[in-house]
Amino acid sequence: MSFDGQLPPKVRLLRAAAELLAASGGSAVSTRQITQLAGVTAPTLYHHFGDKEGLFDAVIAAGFEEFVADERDFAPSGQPLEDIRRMWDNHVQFGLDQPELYLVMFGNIRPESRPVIVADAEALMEEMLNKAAVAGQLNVPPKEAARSILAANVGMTLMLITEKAPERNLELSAMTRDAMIFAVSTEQARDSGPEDTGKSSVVVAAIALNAALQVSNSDQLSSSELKLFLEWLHRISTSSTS
Amino acid sequence: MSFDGQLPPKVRLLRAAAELLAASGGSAVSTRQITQLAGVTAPTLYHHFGDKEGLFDAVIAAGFEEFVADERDFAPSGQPLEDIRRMWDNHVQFGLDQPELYLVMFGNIRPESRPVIVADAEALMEEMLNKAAVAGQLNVPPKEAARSILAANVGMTLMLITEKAPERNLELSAMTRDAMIFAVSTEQARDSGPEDTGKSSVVVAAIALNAALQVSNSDQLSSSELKLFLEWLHRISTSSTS
DNA sequence: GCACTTCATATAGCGTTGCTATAGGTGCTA
DNA sequence: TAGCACCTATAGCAACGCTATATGAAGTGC
Repeated sequence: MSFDGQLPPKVRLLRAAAELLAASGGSAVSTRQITQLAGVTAPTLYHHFGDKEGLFDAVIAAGFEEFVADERDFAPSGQPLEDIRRMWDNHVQFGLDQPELYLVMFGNIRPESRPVIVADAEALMEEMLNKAAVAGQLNVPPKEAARSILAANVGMTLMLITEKAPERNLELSAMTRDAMIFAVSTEQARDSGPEDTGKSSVVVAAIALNAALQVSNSDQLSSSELKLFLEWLHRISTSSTS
Repeated sequence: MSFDGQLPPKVRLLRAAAELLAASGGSAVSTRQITQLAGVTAPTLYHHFGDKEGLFDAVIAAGFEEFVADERDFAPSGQPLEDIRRMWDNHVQFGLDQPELYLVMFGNIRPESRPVIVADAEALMEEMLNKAAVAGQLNVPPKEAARSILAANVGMTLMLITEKAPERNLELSAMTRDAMIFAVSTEQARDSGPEDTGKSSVVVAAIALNAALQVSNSDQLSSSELKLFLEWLHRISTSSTS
């Protein structure tokens, strides 16, 4: 079996890499395997992708498109926090459906260097959290909320991947998910009764204003003024009053 | 610089591996580098440790001893949940202090295979959560609580490692930590006022009894009876009433 | 004191890895 | 037809994890 024939070598390489990666079971995939399956010799790979990591990045980019498509698949429910909930579940499901690809995307950690893909996923979640912040439902700036939730989301997904498929307990994921969302949301967004979370209303209002400015692109202030203003706003948002 | 001289080759190999690992900055460390620094040839490594992974496992085991020592360093405060809080912070600090070692320990994920080290860390946390469960402070069986908290703990630590040191925001870790602990704890253990979490008192009592049996080793029941009894108890504990 | 076993280390090299210096073929534009 | 990019192949390098084999050292039984 190979991809010889009709398709251009670049596409054949991408497909071969994706296929071998999916079948690898987590072990390494060699460039020779890939080029052989693609019906191509080594220099072709390096001409198109620079190096092995470049090829994998390209595969990841395709995988991320799929990932984003999954995340955007559902129409916004009008309840941003409910959307975040589904986003979490989609994330976990993507990891369990394609563990090898997921591990290449989120499992290749190196100190002090964040893969582009992670930043993208974070931006995606932050974007959604911004809507919640505009609605005054967020206790924490969207950026910080996104980072925390995503960290827990990745951690939970990695843990579930290490478990044998029949033993995976998705209720743990649901519990962690709800705990994280609960933690970043204001009382008015919560199902249960009111409760003092230690955040003053000024902080919540500052967060909402900040988020609203991010989406509306107001031109009342000059760019330099706006920059400083946002900086102050962020300082207020992150001041803990507890 | 090398470890030639007095110490036995096995120790020299361990030290050389640990040192190179710490200085690697996350990139791969070759057996040739290790053996050269240890002043030893290749077969010596394979005689003592079987293969490269065996050597790394040995390094990890030493690292884990240090890790456990850190975790046990503080005397139990009598408030198990407070101890969990400190355990979380120790975990994060260990990861940030020794990122390369931490990544070898917790970052080498493979589908459907959990490293021994992770199971050990989980057992350590479960052991501490058992105390909370005995005190009726747990909303969830200790095993499940430990798994969730540890997953979030690892996820958060990995995320912090990818950030550049000056930008690391430990408040995110604290927030996530408290969110997870809050989620698994019963209302009576919480600082803020009472709140219905949807868990009936029978579930909480079952969890407490289960945990108490784990530590006390009661001999009122035969082992076969106990096994069945515990199974039922666990079934009650995990029945969600929300 | 001497053969014998056992453990520990060295010499040398196998097969595979990621990657590349160099050259040749192909198709388009002038 | 000439020239010029673009793309691909031949062949091979250095580094990798690992091992078949041999040699030395240390203990043991007679």
